[in-house]
Amino acid sequence: MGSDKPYKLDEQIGFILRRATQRHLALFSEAIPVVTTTQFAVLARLQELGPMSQNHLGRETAMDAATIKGVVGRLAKLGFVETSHDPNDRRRVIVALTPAGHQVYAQMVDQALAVSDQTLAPLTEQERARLLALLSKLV
Amino acid sequence: MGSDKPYKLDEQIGFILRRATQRHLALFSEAIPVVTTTQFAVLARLQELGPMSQNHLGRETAMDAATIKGVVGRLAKLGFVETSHDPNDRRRVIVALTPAGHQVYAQMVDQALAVSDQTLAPLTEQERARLLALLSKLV
DNA sequence: CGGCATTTGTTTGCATGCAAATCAGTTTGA
DNA sequence: TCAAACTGATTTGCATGCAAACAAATGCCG
Repeated sequence: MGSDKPYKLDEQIGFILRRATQRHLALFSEAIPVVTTTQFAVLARLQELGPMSQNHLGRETAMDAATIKGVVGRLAKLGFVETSHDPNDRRRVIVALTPAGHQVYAQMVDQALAVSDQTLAPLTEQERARLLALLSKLV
Repeated sequence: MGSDKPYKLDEQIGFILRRATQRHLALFSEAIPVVTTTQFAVLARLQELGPMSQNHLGRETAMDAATIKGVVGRLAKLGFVETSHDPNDRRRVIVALTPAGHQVYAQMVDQALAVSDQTLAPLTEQERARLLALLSKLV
């Protein structure tokens, strides 16, 4: 028959994750209006790892092929990345930061760190480390 | 100049939250294909609190007015909720579960709890409680 | 070598999710 | 009371995010 535990929405991990994400996104877009969190993730990965194929970039930033295409397209329209064809593999689209992309990343990275800090502001230093460790285990 | 801390995408709370959410959504949609997590949240709140206005329902489920309208519309098309006008306030749209909505909620609630469990599967009982407590503080 | 599986990328369709503008109805306060 | 402020709802526009179907190019294996 019925379950022994009641279902309390406010205690479900999915609901809490969604609300925490909402809060983080709001803080980010307020601090860094020029790009979104996902767009910034792309800039960060390209900065870190250098140019790579579009699908590879998607895997590095946890976006599927359809999603990364849209993100790259919008970043290209903003002038922050540019795409070229891989001469060794005609399927591949190579995505690279433009000088403007490098610059905006460099200008924004401190603010991005500040947003991460703001998001975790209700927690002590120890709690932050614990939360990140626990959350990381879920993936 | 520059920041003292390097920016590591994999350690940013926003990126980790996004990936954890992705994992949870994948588990949910596999276990419960008929409705999405947000749609299920709406069913749960209506079950818990009874009929209420559309915007109120949005606040109860952490969705803004534009989003809750779409979710309610899709649930109505599925036959799980129905809307009516509040005779005391002609602006309001009252949203209520249909018998089919009650039924699908009752049938799925155990599975929804199982999905929450699956999402937290990598953690011990103590770690789960800690994670939920820490995450809840962020909101 | 040649066919088949794999990989890369694109497109379509659907479902959130938020900002901003707008309209209708209700409440409040001078 | 009546205008202003507020609330509820809708619409538009933009940005993820995923599934599925497809085409093109590459890799592998018999």
